Amino acid sequence: MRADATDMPEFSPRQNAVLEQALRLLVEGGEKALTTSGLARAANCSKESLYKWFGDREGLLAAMIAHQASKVRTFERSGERLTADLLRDHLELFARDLLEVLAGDVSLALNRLAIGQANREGSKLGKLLLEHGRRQIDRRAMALIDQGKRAGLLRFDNADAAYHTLYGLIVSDLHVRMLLGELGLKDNVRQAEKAVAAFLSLHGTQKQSADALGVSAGR
Amino acid sequence: MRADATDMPEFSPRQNAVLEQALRLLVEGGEKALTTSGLARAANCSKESLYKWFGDREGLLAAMIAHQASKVRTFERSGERLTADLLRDHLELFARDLLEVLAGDVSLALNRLAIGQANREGSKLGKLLLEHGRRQIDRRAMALIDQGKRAGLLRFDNADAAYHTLYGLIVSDLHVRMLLGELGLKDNVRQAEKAVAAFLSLHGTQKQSADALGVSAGR
DNA sequence: GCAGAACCGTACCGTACGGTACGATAGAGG
DNA sequence: CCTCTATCGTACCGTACGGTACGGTTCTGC
Repeated sequence: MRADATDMPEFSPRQNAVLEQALRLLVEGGEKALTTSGLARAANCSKESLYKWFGDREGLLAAMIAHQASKVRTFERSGERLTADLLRDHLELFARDLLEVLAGDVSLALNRLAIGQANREGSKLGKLLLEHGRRQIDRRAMALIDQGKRAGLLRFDNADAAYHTLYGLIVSDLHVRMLLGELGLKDNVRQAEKAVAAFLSLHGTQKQSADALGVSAGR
Repeated sequence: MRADATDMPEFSPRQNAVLEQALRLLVEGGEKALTTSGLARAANCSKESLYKWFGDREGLLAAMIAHQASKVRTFERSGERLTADLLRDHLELFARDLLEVLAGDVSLALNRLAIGQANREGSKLGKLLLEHGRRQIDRRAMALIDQGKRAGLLRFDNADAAYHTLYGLIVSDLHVRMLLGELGLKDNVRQAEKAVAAFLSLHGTQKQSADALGVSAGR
C-alpha cells in the first residue's frame, strides 16, 4: 500500500471514516458546509473528539488533505525498454490520468478550499496541497520524460522546464476554469493525444506526423 | 476610456471609491477581512449605503469584479503589416502582459474569492470573473493569432485550440500555484520568450531556431 | 466483573458576522 | 430660510460558528 515510509501521523480507521465524511460534506456543499457541528452530526462523533484528534479547524483541513493524498498512489512501473510508441502511450496515459485527477470532485473541492484560505504569501493548506498532492504526479512524469531522454527519444536541457511545458499543453487554463465552476472537457482522451503530440513535436527526436497536431485537414 | 458600450450599471465616483477600498481590504486580508462593517469603517460610509447600492454581500462582490474589469482595457492596435519578427514581438508582449496580469495582487485576490465561493457547478462570481476578466485578454490574443494566420505566418485548424495551446505554454500551472500562495516567476520575460518560441515552433510557418526552445546547449 | 480510557450527545459560551433601523448631518433646490 | 434627499455613524437583532465542558455509554485490559 504505502510505498515510501513518509513519516506523517496516519490516522485510525475511525478517524479516516470521519475524514471521509468531512470530504463528502466539503464536496457537496463547499467550505461553508464543512462546520465542526455539521461534521460531528454527519459522522456521528462528538465535537470534543474532533478537537482532540485534529486540534482545531485548520488541523482538520490539513488532515483531510493528508488523508486524501494517502489514497492516491502512483505505480512507477519502469524497467521495460522504451520505444517511441511506448513513450507516446505512457505520456498519453499520464495526460489522461492528470486530466481525470484534476477534474475529480474531491480534488477540486480541496483546491478550492486551500485557495479560498490563501492570501498573498504563505498558506499552510496551499503548501500542503502542493506537496502532498502534486509530488506523486510530478515524480511520475519526471521519471517518464527522464527515461525518454535516456532512451534517446526526447531532447531537452531542463527536465523541469520540459515537464512544465508538457503540463501546460495538457491542462492549459482548464484547471482554473474548473475551479471557477466551469464544466470539464468533453473528451479528455483527445485532449491528451493532442497535448502529447505537441510535446513530442517540441521535444521528440523523431519526426511527428502533423495530423494529431491539428494543423492539417481533419476534424 | 470605455471603448465598447457594454450595458452594465457603472457606479458613481463615490461608489467606485468604496469599491476601491473593498479591493484593498480583500487584497490585504483575504475574504475574511472583507466584512460589511469593516468596509464601512474603512471607506467611511454606512452599512446602510452599502446595502442600498449593492443589494447584499454577493452584489458587492460582483460589483468589485465589474469595477476591477472596467479598469483594464486592452488596446487593439491592429492595422500594421505583420512580419514574422513583428508577430513574435506581439506574441511575447501578450505573454508578458498575461503573466503580469495573472500575478497581480488584485487579480489573485479576486480569483481566490470567486474560487473559494464556487462549488461544483454554477458560481455566479466565477462566471462573472471569467467573462469580464478573460474576455479582453482572449480577444486580444485571438485577434493576434488570427492576424498571424491571415498573414501566412501561422497555421492551424482551430484558432481556439491554438490559443489554448499558447495559453498553456505561457502559464502552465503557474496560475494555480500562485493562487495557492506560491510566489511568481523570477523572470517573466524569459518565460514569455520560451513560450512564444515553442508556440511558433508548433504553429509557425517559418523555421524556428532551436535556441530559444532550450533543446540545445545554452541556458 | 471491574477500573480506566475513549467516546458520544448535548448543552453551553463568547464572538462576529450579515442585515436592518434610526437619529443626526449636510448639501441641493426653490 | 425651508424642505427634501442622500448619506453617515451607531446601535441593534438574529444567527451560526469555533471551541469547551460535562454526564452518560461503550469498549478494553486484566
